[in-house]
Amino acid sequence: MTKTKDQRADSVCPLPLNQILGGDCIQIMNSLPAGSVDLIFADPPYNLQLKGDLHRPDNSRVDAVDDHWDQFSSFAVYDAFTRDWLAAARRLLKPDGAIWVIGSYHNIFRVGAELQNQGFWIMNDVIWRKSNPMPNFRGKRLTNAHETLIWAAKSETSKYTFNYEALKSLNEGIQMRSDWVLPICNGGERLKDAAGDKAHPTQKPESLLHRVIVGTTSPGDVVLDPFFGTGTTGAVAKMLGRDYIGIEREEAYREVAARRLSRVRRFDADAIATTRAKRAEIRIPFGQVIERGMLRPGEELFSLGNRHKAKVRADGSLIGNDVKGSIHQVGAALEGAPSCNGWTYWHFRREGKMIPLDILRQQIRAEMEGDAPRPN
Amino acid sequence: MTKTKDQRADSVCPLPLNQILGGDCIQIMNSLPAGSVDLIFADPPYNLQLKGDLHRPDNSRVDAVDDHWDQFSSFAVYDAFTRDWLAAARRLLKPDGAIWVIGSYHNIFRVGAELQNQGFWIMNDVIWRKSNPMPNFRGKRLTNAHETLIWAAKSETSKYTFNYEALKSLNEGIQMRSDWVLPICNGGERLKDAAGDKAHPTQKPESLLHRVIVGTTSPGDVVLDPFFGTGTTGAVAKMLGRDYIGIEREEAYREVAARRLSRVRRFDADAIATTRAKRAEIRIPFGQVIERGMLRPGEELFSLGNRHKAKVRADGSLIGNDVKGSIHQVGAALEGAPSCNGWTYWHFRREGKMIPLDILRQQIRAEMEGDAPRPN
DNA sequence: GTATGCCGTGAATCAGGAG
DNA sequence: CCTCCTGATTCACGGCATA
Repeated sequence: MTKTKDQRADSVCPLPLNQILGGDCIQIMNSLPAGSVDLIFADPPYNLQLKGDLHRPDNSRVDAVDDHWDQFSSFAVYDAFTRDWLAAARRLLKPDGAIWVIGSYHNIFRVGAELQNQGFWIMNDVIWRKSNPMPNFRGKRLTNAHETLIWAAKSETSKYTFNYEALKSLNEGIQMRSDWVLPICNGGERLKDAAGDKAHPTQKPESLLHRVIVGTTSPGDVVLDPFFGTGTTGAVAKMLGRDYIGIEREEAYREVAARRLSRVRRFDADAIATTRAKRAEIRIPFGQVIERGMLRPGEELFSLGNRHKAKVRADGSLIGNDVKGSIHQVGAALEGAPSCNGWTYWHFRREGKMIPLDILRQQIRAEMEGDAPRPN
Repeated sequence: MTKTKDQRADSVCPLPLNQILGGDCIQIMNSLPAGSVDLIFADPPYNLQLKGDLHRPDNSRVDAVDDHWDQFSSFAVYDAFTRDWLAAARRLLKPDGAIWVIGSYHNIFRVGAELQNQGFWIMNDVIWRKSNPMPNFRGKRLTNAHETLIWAAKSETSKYTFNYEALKSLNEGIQMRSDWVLPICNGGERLKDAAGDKAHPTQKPESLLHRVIVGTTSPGDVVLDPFFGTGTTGAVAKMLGRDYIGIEREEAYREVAARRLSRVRRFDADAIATTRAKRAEIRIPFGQVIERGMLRPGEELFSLGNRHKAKVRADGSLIGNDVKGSIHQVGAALEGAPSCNGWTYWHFRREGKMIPLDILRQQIRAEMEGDAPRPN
């Protein structure tokens, strides 16, 4: 499903939209037309430098990231690799394009410095605070409970895309901060291979990509991921009506990603459009319900008493009877009331039963109890 | 109050403990004896565009940054500055010493990369998540709601100090994570100048230093801060019974810090003492249990879960199911595990009840403490 | 069905002393 | 430097079996 609007006359060859390309990402990026991509999301090897085995206190062995693609012989080799793939990525970006890179303390400082050296302009560093990280089993360090993302425009003068209101709406009316609390990818979202083991050691959660793509792209944009893995970037891009290009060296990952993408459905246009939303007071943002996939964009909500309906949108706002806004605003408008607690007012349908949103909020609160109330 | 234990015979000059030194931190650090400091906490200038007072190695002043070439050249100057002060800091550290550096996305990637280049070994990067950050007024970026700290040992082989139990206790019994939620410094803690304005633009909260110093130093350690500012590092070090050395170029800040430190009182020893890790306790060989007659040769031991049995021998070894060896080796062999703590694994029977061996070890330890109490 | 509990597992630079 | 040996150490969540 290649889109004609992206096949510009000045392109050497058309962009291979919504495809997964096999091979070395530097070579492939250099073969694509310059200045043709809106956003790059990159999850490069972290260069973990693990030594021996690690066992949990119950003597079970930790299944570590020991794959060959994460092995580098020195910082110099890793730096050269970083320099090359970032230069290729920068060439591909449109002048107003931007890049996201995710990493840990093993590699992120080297990536960040090289981004600056090449003239990228850092907008924010963003902390993914994991609600359920793996503990430090030996008690020798702090629990490594976060990863770092860098969001950078192609240059200081780029007119980068930033959907301030959409992110604010996802955060229920409060400005989105630079620290994002999201669970790691497990459960049904975690892809398995034929043997039932994890298909990829470092699959990222869709909620993370949801926030990145909603916040820094527009519908129809081209999003490229040079380290595609199991295709989370492509899956979320497709759901949100963006075009993707995936590059992945390992055939096994490409196959998993292709199967995954064939099952992904685009949300409808109403759900994808982002809007303005105003301030709300409640602590748990309704947007998290969307990002975590507890409700899908486009799903219908029903009012208390079943007199009204509304549709969920990708940025965590509702649209119902020509009224747009937060779950509280739309509820209040439809009831002609000065205010409304959307959490108890709105219900969703599961197996024929109507369930109030507040159930979902309670679930999120239970998950987050490890974070917020503690004097951490 | 200079402590004699730190005045080693091989020192060129004694350490100026609990003083604030005026001048350039690189020169001053290079004048102090090498290998004499336990911990360095550094809050370097974040970004040369804002400071404008950075100089090239030849002492020429760096002009304002407005194009890509100057931007790159200013990064080079900042990198040279970082290289120099980190090298001076590294020379000062004891072999088992460590460093903390705090920064933002403007500078932290360059600092982190240089730390790795110089052979420091990163233990964790830590996110200070501000519970009350300044909003992004223009709505052009995410609210910059965090700062990044890097905790690194002097080298990969350093036996760094990490008070795991103390931090776990601070966190209500759950191991401390790498993301710390702490409010910014304001209210009564925020120091004011004579005009009533804030005395320093980036005063750090004492809560942050409290966690750093409790977690990665011992009482009596020497903590050096080469960018002392208003002396938060010194104030918390003094409260917690550590010695400090402050270096600060600006006289106005030195005066504020000196006044502040004169008012700080040390907590009493009981308050400063923290939970000791089990591995810091003296080692008791299992043979002592036999020698003291607490168990008799030939007595039977039972595994956790009662699935296995073994018999005690006169030399303090066990024999069970044709396996001979220490309490740990036999336990590991019977469980098919890579390792096993025999003290908690094996139980003996008294009056029908199963009692773990560890009870006997605790008795021996209690008796020995009357003889040779260990300093905490 | 519901409540309870056990088991598995996640990007991890995860030991230290004696001989 | 090496080897050997002791023995300390985990949080959140999903899935499944049991009661």
